[in-house]
Amino acid sequence: MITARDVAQALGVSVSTVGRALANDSRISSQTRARVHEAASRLGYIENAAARVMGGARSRLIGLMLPDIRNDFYAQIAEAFSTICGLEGYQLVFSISNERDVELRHVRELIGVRAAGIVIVPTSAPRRETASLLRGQPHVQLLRRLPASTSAWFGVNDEGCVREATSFLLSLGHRRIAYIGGPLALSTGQARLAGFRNAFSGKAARGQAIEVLGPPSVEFGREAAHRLMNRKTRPTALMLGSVQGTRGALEALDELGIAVPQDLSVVGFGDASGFGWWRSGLTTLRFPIVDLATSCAVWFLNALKQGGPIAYEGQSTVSARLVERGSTARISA
Amino acid sequence: MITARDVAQALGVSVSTVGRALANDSRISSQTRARVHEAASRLGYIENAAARVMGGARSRLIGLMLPDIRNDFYAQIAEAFSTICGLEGYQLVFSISNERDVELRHVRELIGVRAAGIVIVPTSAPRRETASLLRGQPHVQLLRRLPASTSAWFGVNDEGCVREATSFLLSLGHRRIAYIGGPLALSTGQARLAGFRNAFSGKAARGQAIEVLGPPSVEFGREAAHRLMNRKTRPTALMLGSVQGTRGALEALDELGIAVPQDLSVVGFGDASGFGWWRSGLTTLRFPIVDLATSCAVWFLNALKQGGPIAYEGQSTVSARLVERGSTARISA
DNA sequence: ATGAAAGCGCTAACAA
DNA sequence: TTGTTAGCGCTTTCAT
Repeated sequence: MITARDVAQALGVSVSTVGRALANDSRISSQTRARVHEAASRLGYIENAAARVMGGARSRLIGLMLPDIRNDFYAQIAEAFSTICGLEGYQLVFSISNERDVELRHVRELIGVRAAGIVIVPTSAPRRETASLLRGQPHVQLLRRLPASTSAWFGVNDEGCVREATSFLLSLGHRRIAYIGGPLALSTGQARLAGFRNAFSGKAARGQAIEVLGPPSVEFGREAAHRLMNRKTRPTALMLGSVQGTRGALEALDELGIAVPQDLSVVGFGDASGFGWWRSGLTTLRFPIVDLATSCAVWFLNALKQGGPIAYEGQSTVSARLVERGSTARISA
Repeated sequence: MITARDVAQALGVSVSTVGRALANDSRISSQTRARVHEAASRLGYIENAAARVMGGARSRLIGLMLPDIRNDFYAQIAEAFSTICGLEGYQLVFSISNERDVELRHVRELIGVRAAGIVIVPTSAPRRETASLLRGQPHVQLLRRLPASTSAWFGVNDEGCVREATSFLLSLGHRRIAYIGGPLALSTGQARLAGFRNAFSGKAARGQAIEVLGPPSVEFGREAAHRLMNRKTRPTALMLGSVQGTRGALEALDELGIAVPQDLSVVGFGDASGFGWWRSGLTTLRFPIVDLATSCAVWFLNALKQGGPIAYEGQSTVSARLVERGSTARISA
């Protein structure tokens, strides 16, 4: 492995000159700087990140903690961060943390590699230590937000989006509307449920709201939909409150052979690829996740470069667009 | 930040005792070891990975270089590696390298952080330097394989799978079959095309093979399908040779309003979520990607732990299963 | 504009 | 069984 010392010796200069030249320090003459760069690339010098950190420099690692990478929501986030981090010379340390002990371990490991910052979609109930460790690190929360946390957060307007989508169903004449959403332990679960409820209370339109909450998983969505459609009085419309839950619910509706939208109108959550192919197309909430993640990444890396403590008031939300397709219709008399 | 020295001082022992105790070195008495562990966790000690590496230990970072994370193929791989690496105490440094210069930069950066190993799905034509750098690193190739490379490789039986799927179409009576696949610059593109061709040469069944090759992207798949269906004599069946190309082709068929399987039988590549929802369901090749990635990860981490140079003969393939759904039918007279 | 030298926190060789 | 010590390759004062 070629070190800065090798480059220095090859040029008959000191290591500090090499270090400074490579960092484009203004104190080095442009002549020397050029010679150093040339020699470094000729010799195949690759900077040792560990030594850099040991020397006191900030690491160029950014921790990215997501609950699931096969969920298109999170895949989009990973892609956006990868792009921006690559542009800015940062590397992503990626982990899937869907369980609080795993989450804690990963936060510890990120601190261990002296990550410059951590981007996290928290689990539903992180360990106390996780929160306290995080407090000592530059970090930003994505989508979900810890209740007690005052740190920066980028997410979607969960309440407003679900409220609008539910209002849309109400405006189609539906009164018995079911909602399958995430647990209250998740900030998103809470906000989305609130949106669902607020849609009812807002209008003159009275209606019967049926709520089923549980983990945002395919399996739970499937079970919940089965349960709902086995009630003596079925709902006439179904509002979904999670991407994976939507997948599961669609599976269930297929299994049960429910006619959509004749017997049930359905509004999905998120516009994962394939949702448009379901039956005559799934009406759904489409979120500009890439935009969200990109602005989060740009903001965060910029805050990191400022060096100081990151502004903890940072907070930003985006809203969804309701994509109307064949799974919703005016209620049949 | 609490260091090993702090722990040592708190206990009145030396740093090396702490280091050894934490590494569960057999030379340390179990008494001391317990005390050290207790003190470390009490003080909130977190090992400094940079210092560890500087001291000569191997890093616990594994580079994972994928061309795309929104493609379910790669998302499955990322998930599998994340799981296994987490279990083994490794951290994943993730990057999206779909362009050879980006790829080279990422390999350099991985060497910079002294990654213990690199898992890579190479671009179609990596820079010479990329290959030469890789040669000096423990690494394994996934899915795609560099022509000149003799390193370990885990992939799918591309030739066989496409051959079988094509044979299936032939057995349904189709004779004019089109294939949309990846470029020859990709080892996978080459193997899959070979499979397509071999299906024809194998049987008595003569047929007209129409081949369209290009980047494995949604856009190309879409264009290629449009082009194919605008020919004066349309094919009666379509075989896809990439996941993203499949997506694009399905879009095109929707845009053109082609009746499937009445006017065209279609076999997709990969069983991405949603493929089953397309029309009456897409007949497709389903690959056990999670199995592939998991065995690759287990093998690789194990090879790394052996310490020595990894066995460069390692090579392993899995085969797809043809999932028959509504998009394929016996040719109509 | 450049050099010399002191760490950073750990590992490992060598002592005891 | 434990302690001492010499690096690892950088960054960063402090000299020059």
